[in-house]
Amino acid sequence: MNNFTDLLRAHNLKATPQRLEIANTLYNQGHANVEELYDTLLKKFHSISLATIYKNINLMIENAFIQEVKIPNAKSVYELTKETHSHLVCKKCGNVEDITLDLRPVCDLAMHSTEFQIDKADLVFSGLCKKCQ
Amino acid sequence: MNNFTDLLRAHNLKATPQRLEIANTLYNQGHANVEELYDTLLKKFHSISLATIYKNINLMIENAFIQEVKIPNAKSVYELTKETHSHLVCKKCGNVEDITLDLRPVCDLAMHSTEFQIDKADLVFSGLCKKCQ
DNA sequence: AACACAACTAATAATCATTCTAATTTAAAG
DNA sequence: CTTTAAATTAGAATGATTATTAGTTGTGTT
Ligand SMILES: [Mn+2]
Ligand SMILES: [Mn+2]
Ligand SMILES: [Zn+2]
Ligand SMILES: [Zn+2]
Repeated sequence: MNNFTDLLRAHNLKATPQRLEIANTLYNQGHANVEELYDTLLKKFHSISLATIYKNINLMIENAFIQEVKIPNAKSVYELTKETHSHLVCKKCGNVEDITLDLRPVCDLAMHSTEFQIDKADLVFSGLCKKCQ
Repeated sequence: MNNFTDLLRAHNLKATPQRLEIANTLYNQGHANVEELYDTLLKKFHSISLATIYKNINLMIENAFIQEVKIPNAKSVYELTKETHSHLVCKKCGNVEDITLDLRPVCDLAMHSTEFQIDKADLVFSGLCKKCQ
């Protein structure tokens, strides 16, 4: 059980028990959607409000403590901010995995063939995980 | 003004005036979200229902006539199905552009470093378009 | 350790987004 | 031209997210 108090404060967020539990849940599960976060936090905070989940997710995103990952045909999941990486999603079981790839060559190619100045590349692979194929 | 009657039928969709207009709108604008489609169709069909937009979007996606593109910090946009491609989104003006890139090397790399069987790669670049930078 | 206060939480109301229902209309096959 | 399954519409219903408000708490300061 990690202690995220300092990390939260470093992002200008008060270290409330609810926020610490969101951080721990994302640390343990890697990625979770709104409903999963709510269900998990309900176990520890019997009377937590969904509004608290939403409010904290939004604030934590604003302060770059967490990030949203948009997934084809599924609800967004959230994760602790870490080094830039891409995602693999299993179409069957919904499992989400991280993968670190060097996308600079692709970004450079894209920048050379358009007039865009690119500063982010969100890449999501869809397919079947080992268990499901 | 393209005629999408046959293309709709090829996708097992009746060629209703509303659907033809959705097809034309996407053909002309490239990408549009639900609200933009509704506003555009309202000009031609004064009493069109939002339910018609949603119902058709869903059915057209099921039948692979159109596709959804999920975009960071914005509503999804929809586009006519065409050759696989990636997207560039301007953070400032929201403009969405297509870009065709060969992602096979990246996919192969991903498949070799995980146990996933990958069959799709959704890539969205974020940055500033020429006008906005 | 106690204080002060801005920030936070919980309840719930309000709003926004999407889907459902049922009556009417229509595309297209024969 | 008829027939009929499917589509459209209006509006109700549901689901998701945000806003409001009153009471509570984390944290810097004394
Ligand atoms: Mn991740
Ligand atoms: Mn496109
Ligand atoms: Zn799987
Ligand atoms: Zn722009």
